[in-house]
Amino acid sequence: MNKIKIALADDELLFRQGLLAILGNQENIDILFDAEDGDDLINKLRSADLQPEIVVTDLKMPGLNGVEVTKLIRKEFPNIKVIALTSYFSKPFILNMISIGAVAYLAKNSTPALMIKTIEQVAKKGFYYDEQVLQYVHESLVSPKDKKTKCTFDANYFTKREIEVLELICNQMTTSDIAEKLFISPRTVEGHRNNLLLKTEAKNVAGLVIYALKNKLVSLDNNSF
Amino acid sequence: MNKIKIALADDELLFRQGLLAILGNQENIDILFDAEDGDDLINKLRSADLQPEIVVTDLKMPGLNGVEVTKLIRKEFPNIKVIALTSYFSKPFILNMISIGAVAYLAKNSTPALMIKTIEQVAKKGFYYDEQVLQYVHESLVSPKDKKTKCTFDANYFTKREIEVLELICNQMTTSDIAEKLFISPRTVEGHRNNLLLKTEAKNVAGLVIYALKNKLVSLDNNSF
DNA sequence: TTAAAAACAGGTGTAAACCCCTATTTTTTA
DNA sequence: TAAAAAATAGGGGTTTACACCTGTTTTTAA
Repeated sequence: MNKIKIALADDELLFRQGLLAILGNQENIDILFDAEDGDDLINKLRSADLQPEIVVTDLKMPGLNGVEVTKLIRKEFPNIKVIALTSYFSKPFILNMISIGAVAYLAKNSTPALMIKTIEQVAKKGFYYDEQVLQYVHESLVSPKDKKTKCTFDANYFTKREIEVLELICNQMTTSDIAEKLFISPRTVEGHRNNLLLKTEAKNVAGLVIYALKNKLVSLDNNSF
Repeated sequence: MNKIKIALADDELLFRQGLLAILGNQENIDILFDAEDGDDLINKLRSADLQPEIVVTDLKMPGLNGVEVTKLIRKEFPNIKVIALTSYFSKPFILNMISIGAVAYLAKNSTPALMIKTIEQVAKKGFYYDEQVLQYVHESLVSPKDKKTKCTFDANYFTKREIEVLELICNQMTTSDIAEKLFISPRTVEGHRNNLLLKTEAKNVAGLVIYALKNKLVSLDNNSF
């Protein structure tokens, strides 16, 4: 029997080692290598003789994060399947991850058994949606009334500029700070912020920050404190 | 040789299983039990025939978090040593944890070797400070000019009410929302918020939220999104 | 190459946040 | 049982955030 060849990326060493310990006992799984962040993973993929079939990657990582890693892998290594590993996720975030190429989601509070099952299913069928993700996918496909199918998919997600503004908000910048930094009018910044509030359904900046962190849209590492 | 008896608490099952896998191989460590959150841990401690010498606990957990767990253990089980496990932490937070009774800190990106060393040192000496923590402790003892020694220790930390207000801010509540909820005047809430801003050196609520999450003062699980 | 989406930006107004100050009462702790 | 710390709450003010409009220009993709 051919072993499933995988690679791991997570910035928390203890967690990574834990996964290695758990998966190392699996006779049908072969861990080719593990990486401490996105850059490390991409470098190892580029220089590896033997490519993994599956990459299990954390979403929140310093430097190149899971989202960017997934995009890059899809471009450079289209045969590699990406399983996203995370603690929290919201519907629009998952749908976006799927649209950029992740084939499965694993919550960090999953059982080792579910993790192994997910890896096996991805190796076998190319993807795996658990119940929650399936629910989200279903909801996104059923149009609320007579609207276009794709609506929920994109409309809930963010533009580049919105992400930029969100990051600056998370860096404690005010509207005018952000306007200066981005060389645009404060009114435009307000527009982006309002769109963020609408899309995230947050009530205020506190909600935006929570959303951003929960969905790993910005990293805590680069901030103050 | 007597094995070191420990207990683990972490809400992320995969992480917990990983630790079990790592520590399970250690011949000088005996894991009595593990818990999925603070309440679970306390319950198991109360009903256990054999008490652990050391508890390794995550700080961010739903329900009873690591800070509260540490306080409770110190009261009810003063012989049990607490090792705090976390991803990020700031100087005032560590100093506060030490003052409430934690005997060591472990970053989640530590090596398994460091984790084992920390456990062994705590079992042997009763505490273990790594370089970073030592640095913080040192700084807190050296007065900036001629000020009182204890200053940095307490003045940077938070009162119960401040933590309550911080949590509600993180739940997207406004000043008047919080005032209603706590049956106090909005001005009092403002006072607490101002103290939080001073102590954290945050610029606005965005900063407060970041600080709260980074230092695991509030849990993401109970929130919206 | 033409719609659609994104980015831009203005008006007007209210609510909330934030800043400076003071001061009393309650709780904790040395 | 004092002294310290925490919790309470007020006056008076500026700045920022947020809501609900409107519209144009630029970029992206079918």
